[in-house]
Amino acid sequence: MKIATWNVNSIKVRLPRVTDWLSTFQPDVVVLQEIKCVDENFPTMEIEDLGYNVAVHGQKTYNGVAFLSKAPIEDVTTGLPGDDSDEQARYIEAVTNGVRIGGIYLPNGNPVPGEKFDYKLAWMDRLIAHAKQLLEWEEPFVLGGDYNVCPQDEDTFDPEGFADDALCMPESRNRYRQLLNLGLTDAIRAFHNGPYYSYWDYQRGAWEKDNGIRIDHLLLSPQAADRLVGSGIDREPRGKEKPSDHTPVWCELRD
DNA sequence: ATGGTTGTGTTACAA
Repeated sequence: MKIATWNVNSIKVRLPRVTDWLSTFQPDVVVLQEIKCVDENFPTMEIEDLGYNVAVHGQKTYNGVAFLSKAPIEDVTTGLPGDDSDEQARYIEAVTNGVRIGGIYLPNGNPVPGEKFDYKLAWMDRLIAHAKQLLEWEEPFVLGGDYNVCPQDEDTFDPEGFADDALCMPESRNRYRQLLNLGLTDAIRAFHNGPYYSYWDYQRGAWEKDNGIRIDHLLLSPQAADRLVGSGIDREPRGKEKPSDHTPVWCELRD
């Protein structure tokens, strides 16, 4: 089964790009981020017409995540555990095809320092705690999404320029590393070394110059990693008309 | 060249 993550930066504007990509790439499961709409405005029927089931955790204007799967979607939960006062729509989790999949839109955290960076780090601490809980079941799971973290210097075209950015701060990288140290596998790094970007800024001709960063990740539990047979980043959608600034990241698990 | 772009939803804010 092919599992993908894609920050679409508004599903309303991006729907033609998303339907094109679902039709051609044929992923089995996709988690979407930054849908930027409330549940009732999500184009559920258009996506169901392509053979997908849909679960949505929306929000007006900002954030919002969605879960698409060709197989039935079971046990849907929304919101990351650990803070009932957090009202930002950044997490959706469900089971499909016997695999639990979490869709993540991790806070950006800029500017540093400040409340937004504190919120990012607290959110990452909650994610680490939740991953620990999931690991106790010793079952296959995937935590995929826009992590807003460049794990290492090789994950940005300009390490010096990003040194003080929330995406590259030691506190952010340390928490990403904590996730790996729990025993999770970065599906891209299991097959690909060196620069391999998933995001290019709309500004300054970043795409044309390949001035990208890698911030969209798929982290696999040991039981999922045992079934991992491939991964990649599909640059094609980023080069089309009216693209998202992110492009899909995917992995394939043996059935 | 202290710049530039996209999206939501109003003319600010987030990324």
